[in-house]
Amino acid sequence: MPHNTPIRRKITLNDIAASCDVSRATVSLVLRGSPLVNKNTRARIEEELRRQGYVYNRAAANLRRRTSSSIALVLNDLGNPFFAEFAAGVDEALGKAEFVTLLGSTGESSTRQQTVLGSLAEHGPGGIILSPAEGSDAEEVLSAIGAQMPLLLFNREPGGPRPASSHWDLLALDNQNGGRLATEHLIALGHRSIAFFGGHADSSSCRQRRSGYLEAMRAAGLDVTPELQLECIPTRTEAAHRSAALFEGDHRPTAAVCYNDAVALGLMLGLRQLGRLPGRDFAVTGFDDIAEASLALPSLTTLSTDPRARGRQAAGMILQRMADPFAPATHTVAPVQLVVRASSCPPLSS
Amino acid sequence: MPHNTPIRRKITLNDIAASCDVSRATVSLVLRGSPLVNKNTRARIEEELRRQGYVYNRAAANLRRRTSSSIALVLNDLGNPFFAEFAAGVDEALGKAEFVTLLGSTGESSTRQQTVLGSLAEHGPGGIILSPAEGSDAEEVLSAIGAQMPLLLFNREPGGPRPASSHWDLLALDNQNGGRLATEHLIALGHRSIAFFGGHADSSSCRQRRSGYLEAMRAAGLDVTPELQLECIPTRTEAAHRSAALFEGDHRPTAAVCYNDAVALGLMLGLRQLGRLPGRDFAVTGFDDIAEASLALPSLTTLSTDPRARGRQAAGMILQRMADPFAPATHTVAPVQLVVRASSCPPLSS
DNA sequence: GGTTACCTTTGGATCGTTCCAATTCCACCT
DNA sequence: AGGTGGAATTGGAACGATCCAAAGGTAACC
Repeated sequence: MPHNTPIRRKITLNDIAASCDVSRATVSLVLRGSPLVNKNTRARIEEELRRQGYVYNRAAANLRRRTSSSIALVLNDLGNPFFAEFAAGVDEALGKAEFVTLLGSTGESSTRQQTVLGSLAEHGPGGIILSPAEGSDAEEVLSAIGAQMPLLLFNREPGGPRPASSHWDLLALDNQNGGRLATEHLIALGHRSIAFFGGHADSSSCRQRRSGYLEAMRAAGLDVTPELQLECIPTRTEAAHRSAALFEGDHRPTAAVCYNDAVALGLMLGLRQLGRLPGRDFAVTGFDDIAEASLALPSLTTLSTDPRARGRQAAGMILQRMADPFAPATHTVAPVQLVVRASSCPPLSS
Repeated sequence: MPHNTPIRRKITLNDIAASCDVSRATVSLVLRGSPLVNKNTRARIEEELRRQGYVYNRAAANLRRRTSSSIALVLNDLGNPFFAEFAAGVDEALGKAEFVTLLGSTGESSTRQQTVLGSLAEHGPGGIILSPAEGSDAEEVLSAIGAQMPLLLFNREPGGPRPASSHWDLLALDNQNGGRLATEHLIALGHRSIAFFGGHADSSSCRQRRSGYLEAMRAAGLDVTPELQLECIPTRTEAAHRSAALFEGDHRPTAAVCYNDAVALGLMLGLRQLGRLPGRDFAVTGFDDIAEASLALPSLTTLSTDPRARGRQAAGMILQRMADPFAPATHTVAPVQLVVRASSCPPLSS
């Protein structure tokens, strides 16, 4: 062999036991801090563990104990800062509970999601936190991981017929309330013609946000023609391009509730190109409170979902489920908070 | 118990073997696609595997084979989009190679880093990709994971004395070349008085970028007084505040190479407040090519580091190292690419 | 019929840990 | 001397897979 570094086999309990003239079992007890072992023996063994640089093999322990010390986290889009923050929150809370995060990213592909779920399941996580890819099917998901696996869905539910036998927990955002809060805020400022801008009608989160918007508008006795509701792909550039369409009907909105921050920022860009100054000539609200929202000019009024806290919450929920696999399924809706900034101005005329 | 779902034990090789009247070994061969098993037997067993919903236990297999199918990824800041993209790239490439990602986030705390590394090491990853927390010490890192563990450092090296025995691989960005490219670009446009703006002198990436700037300036025979080099905390708001300082000396720069995109965007904001139009009256370049860079007005000339590609590259490197633990250590510098956009204009006078 | 060869299949040991029942040791009591 | 009890330790069988040497079955050949 072309090297002089000795290949050191991994140190195991047996090695330590042999060096200390005790049995494996005793060393194992020391590792787990059992009160049964004699003080002197413990000290002797602990010293030896340190000396030899022993690393605990949790996989072997888990095999024997039929336990798990990991939880899988499968996200539809890690590149999205919202989910990245969520992941950070999950990992933070799981780490505190002595669990390790198995990461999987699906890139919104439901076939890739199947592969990833299958591969992660083989590593025997204690549970799975899944933010389903668009167009993924409930039956498929369950068949990939087995019906016994504790499962927490985040953000959206998979499509397809809901399997009768299954139960999963759900952590969703209070999209409807968010849409309502933003709309009520604009109404309180004096706006009367308010648009709902951006998002896909077939996305459940968009439907929910819009439904909150409609609720608030109706409650205030305001008009909501279809012309005031414009769909667009939720990216900044698309939103910028579609901005002009807002002013084509004869409703001349003075404000818009946007599907999310990306759309809102795009709209602000588009407004400038149309010669309007967001935050002065036209009020805009977003959804998500991404880092950019507070830094944009004008700063963006939006709904904060605190993704990191949601991550911690999700971790808590899956641990709960693992502790009691037969408790009734939970369906938690996380509150969202209106953050008022500069982009939501009163209408010019008033 | 308050439920009627039967508690199903997990299905193992033994269960399948018993149902099919064959031995464990045969079923194992089927699972691994061995050509040794008879076609009919294989079909029978595969049917049974499906019927019972068998899930492979990779941990048990890894224990027996003394292999690993996971790699740990420890990041100093998952919330940062740059690292989130990097993580997505790592996971993508590892997934293709049939590995699973063990995630750990340290939040820039070196003590938390120690805990996380220790905990991950117990799960027996085949290697570790680490973007060290600020102020972390090389000795400590190695003692947490053992000197045998394949280790790839990303983005920066830990401080402290470099342990003699150790070897790790390194994947860094070509900061110096990036600084040089941006500066040369501005020089080619006709600028003569160019500032270097933003960043901390004690950050290695800042030093490297600035050193590229100095190199290009000297090569062109241009003056680089200390007044042209302004430090500031690399956030947008700080950069905006410090903008005025650029014009206090008597060098009257017509362009600035910024430490990163955040600084560059802040500077553009500051310039406007000073009555200068970035991209017309003053040229600006950034570093990182974050999503906003192309959407800003004017769009930002910057250096693209393609974090997702870096992630794939890191995954490739650690797999390489695992395949040949005794190959000499690699020290790879990833290229950065100049993306010319609207913010880098020629000087007004020319 | 016996030898050879090949294709399949198999039992048992093994990976590094934990569990459990059993054992050893020793002091103390009657 | 024998019995009791508690503290400390231990051997061996698990956990669910893989490896390996060996064995069973069948067909072909001399």
